[in-house]
Amino acid sequence: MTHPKRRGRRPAGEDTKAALLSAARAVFTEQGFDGATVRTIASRAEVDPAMVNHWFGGKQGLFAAAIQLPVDPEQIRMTVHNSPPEEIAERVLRTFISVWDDSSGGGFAALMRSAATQESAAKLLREFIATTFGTRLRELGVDHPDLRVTLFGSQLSGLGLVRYVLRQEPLASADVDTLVATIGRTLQRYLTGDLGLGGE
Amino acid sequence: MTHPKRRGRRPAGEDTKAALLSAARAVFTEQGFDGATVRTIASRAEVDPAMVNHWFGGKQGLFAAAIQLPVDPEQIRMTVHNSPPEEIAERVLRTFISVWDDSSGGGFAALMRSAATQESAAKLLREFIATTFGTRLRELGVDHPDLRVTLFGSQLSGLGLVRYVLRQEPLASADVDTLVATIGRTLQRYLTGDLGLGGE
DNA sequence: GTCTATACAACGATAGAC
DNA sequence: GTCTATCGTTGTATAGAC
Repeated sequence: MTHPKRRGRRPAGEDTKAALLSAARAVFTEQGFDGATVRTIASRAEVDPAMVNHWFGGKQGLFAAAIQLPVDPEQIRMTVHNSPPEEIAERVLRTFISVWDDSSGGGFAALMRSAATQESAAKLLREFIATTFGTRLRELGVDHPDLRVTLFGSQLSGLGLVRYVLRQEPLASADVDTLVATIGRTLQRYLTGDLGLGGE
Repeated sequence: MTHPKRRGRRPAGEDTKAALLSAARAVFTEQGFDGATVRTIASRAEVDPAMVNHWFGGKQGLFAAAIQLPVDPEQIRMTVHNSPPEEIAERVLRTFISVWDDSSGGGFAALMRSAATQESAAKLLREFIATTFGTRLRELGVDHPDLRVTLFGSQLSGLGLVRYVLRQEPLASADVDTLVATIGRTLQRYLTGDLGLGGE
């Protein structure tokens, strides 16, 4: 018995890379950036820990390659694009909540844990929000589109924060309709409503 | 001059504890929980690293003892208590923004970095929001006071997140009046306005 | 009780052998 | 391309000096 894990040596690099990426996504999601260890990821991928450095330049690089949004970007983009202006907020909110609730907020909490520390995660989040919603708002021709996008992002991420990270009741267990009535209305105002800025 | 660094041994335990607490606050604020090291904190306090274990039971315990809100709780409590109901949101928002902006958001970002990972930080934040605003709302006799509090918290923390952690423009550089007009109005609705829940 | 000194296992990372 | 050996650093535990 030479090796209970692997016999000789591994054939190709693509397998190793893919296995590491997949394991990294799982472990980073469960433990966050600092909580995850290179050794854990490598062992789950059945690969030598040194491969992380070899293929991704280190833990940081592996994280940047593995990090992904806690929603399907294309699904959101389609929802945003195909909804009549006055329904965008409600539809997007329902989509986010159903996805986040399904994973017990694990995906969102993981991204949040990392966004606070890792610039790569913060950048991903910034750019997703800016492009997805910014494009649609410019199409609609509303005033202050960029400000609206960030206001929208602030309320949406704040909801995720209180509901999935802080887990503060009763918002943590509120049903979707309650959230749509309260927060959905806010989001819709940020997108297409009167901001109260006087000008324009 | 008896001790520029430290000659023989330290006089009392209270000095050591206080020095560690003070150094811990600084280092945790700058680096977050995971970024800070026990050795760095101890060296800044001019104390042996083992004292962290002796006095606080470990890094975790030191953090729990050192963590504090990124605002003066008493100042907020007074603002909340002395404002007429329809002005609470604006006044509180102005207070938070001025304090956070003064420290370049360092205090908020630090708490956020830790709140995502450390249960003790999350708890601190939860309880501060719940007691400070919950008490006042019950006084005012509005419906769904607890839900209102968490809605309020979600928008306020979301603002902090986008403005100080993600640093997304134009919200990151928006002036106070813009924030009051846009987000202040949301906060006020969450506190005393119509939530749109139908009942009552 | 208060503190110093030292030891330890686990971490991220690297150099170089195969 | 892959892996072993090893480095410096981390959090923590322990022994013992005063």
